[in-house]
Amino acid sequence: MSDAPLNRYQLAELGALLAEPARAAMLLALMDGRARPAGELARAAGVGAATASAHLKRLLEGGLLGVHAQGRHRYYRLAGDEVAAWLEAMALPHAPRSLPAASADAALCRARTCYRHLAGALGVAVCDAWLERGWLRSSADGLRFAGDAAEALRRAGCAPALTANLPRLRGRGCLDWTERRLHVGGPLGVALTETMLDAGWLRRAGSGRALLPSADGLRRLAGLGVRLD
Amino acid sequence: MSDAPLNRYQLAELGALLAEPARAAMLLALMDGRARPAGELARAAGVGAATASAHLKRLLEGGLLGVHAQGRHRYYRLAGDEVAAWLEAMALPHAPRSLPAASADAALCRARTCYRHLAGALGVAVCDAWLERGWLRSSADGLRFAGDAAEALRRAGCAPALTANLPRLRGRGCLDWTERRLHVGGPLGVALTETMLDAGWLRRAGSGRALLPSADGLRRLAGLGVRLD
DNA sequence: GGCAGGTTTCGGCGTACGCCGAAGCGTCGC
DNA sequence: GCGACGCTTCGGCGTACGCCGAAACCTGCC
Repeated sequence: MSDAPLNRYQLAELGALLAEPARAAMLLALMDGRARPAGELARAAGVGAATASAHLKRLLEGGLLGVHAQGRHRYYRLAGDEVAAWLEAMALPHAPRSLPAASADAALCRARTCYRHLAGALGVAVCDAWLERGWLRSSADGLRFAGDAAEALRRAGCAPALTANLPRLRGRGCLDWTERRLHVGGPLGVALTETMLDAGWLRRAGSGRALLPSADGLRRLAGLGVRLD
Repeated sequence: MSDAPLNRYQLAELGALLAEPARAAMLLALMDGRARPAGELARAAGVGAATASAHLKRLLEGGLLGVHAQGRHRYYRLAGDEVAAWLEAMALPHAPRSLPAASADAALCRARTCYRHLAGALGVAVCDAWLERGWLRSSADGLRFAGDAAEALRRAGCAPALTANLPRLRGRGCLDWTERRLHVGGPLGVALTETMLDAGWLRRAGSGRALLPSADGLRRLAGLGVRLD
């Protein structure tokens, strides 16, 4: 039997990093893509500074977090959007039991950030519509903006400085846990989301991950082929 | 802060189920979709019968496994292909560190079973090509066979009894850990894979998950638009 | 009925590790 | 320089749980 791609020890180690509620809480707190100092994560996890420090060390050594020191703070963040995508995927075996996230926040299902890009029903709708329209093309190295997609966004009111950059960025399909379908992640997904936030089509709802589409934003998106039922 | 879809305790519990090498080994041993008796899983995990029984009980209560008794054996299997898809996705945060599975078995990267459907480069190629050709359509309830796809398979030599059924089955996008893109899972994926096995385009390589495409199979698939570089 | 084999339950041992308080180290600001 | 503050390291305690052998349970077979 050829040793599996992910062997029992690697799988167990990865599981062990999640197996402690305090560590899980820290990872969830970092899901929005921002970096946070150790003390804030300790509070989020509900443990003392010493305990938090030990947990952060383990997560760091496990490759799930990155850190950078600034003054007397040490800011921790997720090691990459792969980690965020993977945490989202963790909900997969869970969802079937409580069906399409019956208990989950409705706004969160509709639109939210996944790491730093747009996810939820709206994220999937954008990805579907633009793939169909040829504005997104999937190739060996990921998703790319194509055709006059960037130009169409500019005409719809997005900042030229932001749209001009889109065709150069690479996107990655990211599995959406509420929709179970792909949305656009990677640098392209992040830039696209920032463009929409900048144009006022979306705004952040407080400190959480939910995003609220504006009436104008929905109209503009509908004009670009994106239907949100 | 609206409580996240997957809270810290659920995440930790899921992690804890993987956190033990013995349990991880059992899950990996069941990844091919077959059901296995407790004793065999105990051997696969390298622990005694008593220990294995305790682990299986935990996995069962955690909803990751199902069981059915037959005579004096109790056969355990993964609770569903969601669980298999999720286990595959576990490799995601791991892959970036050792890049596209440098150490993994080449045959396994090329074609393998994911639960019971086709995955690996070939699985992704099939999904890509047939989406592009309109033979697969993605809709709100998943992936469906469309156009004359079933008919084309029949003409290429697949058993009519099998191809006739395909348009009625529902598929699900399943994230491929080596390719990081979608392949076809769900009932449609399973049936499609069985059709190809039946036609001799693929055969199972021993007891593992690797699948070996035959020369004829590759030719036939190329004729159907599927290119495997 | 009696025995054999597969599986689970029980009891007990040992380790791993989560938790905290106290102490050490670095940075900031007076 | 000195205290305040943020963070990490160290030491020690307690629990959780993985492991096994022995015993109980169940099924199938003679």
